[in-house]
Amino acid sequence: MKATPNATRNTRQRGEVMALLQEVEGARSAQQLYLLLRERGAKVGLTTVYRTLQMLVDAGDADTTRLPGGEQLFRLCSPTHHHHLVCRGCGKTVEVAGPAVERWADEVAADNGFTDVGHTIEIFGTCRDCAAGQAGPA
Amino acid sequence: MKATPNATRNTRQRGEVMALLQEVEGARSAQQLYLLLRERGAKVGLTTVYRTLQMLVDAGDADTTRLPGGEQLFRLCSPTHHHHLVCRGCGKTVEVAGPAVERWADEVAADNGFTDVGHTIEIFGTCRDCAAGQAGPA
DNA sequence: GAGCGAAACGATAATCGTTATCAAGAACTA
DNA sequence: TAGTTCTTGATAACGATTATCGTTTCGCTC
Repeated sequence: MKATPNATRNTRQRGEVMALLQEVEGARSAQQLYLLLRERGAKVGLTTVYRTLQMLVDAGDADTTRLPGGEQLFRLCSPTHHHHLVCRGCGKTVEVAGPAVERWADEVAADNGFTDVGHTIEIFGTCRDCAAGQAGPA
Repeated sequence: MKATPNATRNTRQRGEVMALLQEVEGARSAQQLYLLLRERGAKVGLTTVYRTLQMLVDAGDADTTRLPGGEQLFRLCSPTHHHHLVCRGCGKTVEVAGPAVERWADEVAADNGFTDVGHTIEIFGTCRDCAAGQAGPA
């Protein structure tokens, strides 16, 4: 055989997406990331942005939230289980852990005869900066 | 003036949607409800289904969840604050209250300087029935 | 380096859920 | 019954995401 099958390759495009994700703090939509990449001159197709993001999510290096409108947001994050506190104004995200909440969710589910339990917890609010200067900082 | 302005009318279509929502227990998507209505011979347009559902949500008589895929589910529910335990198989929904969780969410947000706090909590699992008869009952 | 097979790219089209449009119809009240 | 005004609903528009598929690129070996 001439090439290693089943490997994951290092491409320029993936690098660009990763780099951008590390720079922006907070959650961004795929479309936003795509535009940001174009602005900075990185030539990456929209398809590739989606593919890369999905890849990161599958690998556990990123996770997603859904805006009320249904749009999907992505962010890099630690691989351990946690939840997010998200600013409505600027999208700033704080990772929070809540062992008590995890237990509560599992108990409630068990009490009702549910198995194979998972949960989604998101906290939304306005961060100090946005509350102060009514305009959402970048 | 000949008619009372700003009133909300009782139409056949709204009645059909309401009736269906009361019959099915569990969350359904607008598209599902639309199909169910057609099956039972109720002539209601898709637009009207969406409109009626949105109306119910605004009035606090129904609320919504979003599936991982982004599709929006609707269900009638009590107007007090609560969360949901949803079966992945059949959509059965149990309303659960968790004062402790509410407090936790508010505290976490406050600790991080967030104000105007809200949260989203959904628990997913497989209900006893679905776990037993591997096929999701209606 | 040249060659090669597999993986990745990306422009475009397709999909899917949802929302807007707007003329025709129905529910109220006087 | 007449007159409004709200509703309806077929259709088009929309926005995000996914599939298609020919082309490009990577990583490797010779």
